[in-house]
Amino acid sequence: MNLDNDTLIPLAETFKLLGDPTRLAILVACLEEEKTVGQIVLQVGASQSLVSHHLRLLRAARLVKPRRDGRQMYYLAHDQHISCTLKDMIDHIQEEEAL
Amino acid sequence: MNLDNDTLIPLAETFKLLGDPTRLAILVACLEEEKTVGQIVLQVGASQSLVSHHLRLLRAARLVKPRRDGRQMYYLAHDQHISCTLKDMIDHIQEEEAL
DNA sequence: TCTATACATGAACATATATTCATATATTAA
DNA sequence: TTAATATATGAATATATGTTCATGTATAGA
Repeated sequence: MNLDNDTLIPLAETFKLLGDPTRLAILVACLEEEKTVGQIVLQVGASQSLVSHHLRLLRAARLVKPRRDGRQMYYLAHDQHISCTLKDMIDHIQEEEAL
Repeated sequence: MNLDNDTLIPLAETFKLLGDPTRLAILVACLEEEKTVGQIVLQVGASQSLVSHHLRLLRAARLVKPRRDGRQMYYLAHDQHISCTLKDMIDHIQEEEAL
């Protein structure tokens, strides 16, 4: 695998977004089903403000897709590569833990 | 997918390591074949000191495996989940770019 | 032993980042 | 319109992080 900077830099930026535990938890929360901000706040246990800030970054990177319904905003993880990426990395971690 | 903190936190830490472009380039450099620190320095275009600092972090997370041969240290990316993770994420980025 | 080469490490620093607090905006109900 | 609810945003801040510079350690050769 040989990556030029036009691939490497956005790749690193995307990984960086997954590199914060709160933000990663938010992404995982809306991985399989659409969740409102309020639901995410409850599930993740972070403040509403913090969740919104993180959602903004995830939205900007198109890692989640927003949908408005009345006063509520629903968020869903954007495509299936994300869950594949997570699964691969979880496999890696579990292999390391087994040692 | 439902992750407890014992999985989520190491997962985020690992992603964080891939989240710096220099460090990611270092990992990619030794993804398919063992490379000496000097070779990585040349390929990545960062200082020797910086490369060693990053390699230390990658080693601590067992993302690379070191081997000494005389004065040289060879590094190799540790297992195949890493390249799968990279490929998945590259696919994600390329889909986004296509929009 | 002395020198040179390859790599590692500690301190220092500038910048980036996560979080909080206060406040703003949008939508619904009264 | 007014009040209430759901979410977003800007400023401020404490901490984390990437990078450099100087120096240390390990190995090989003379």
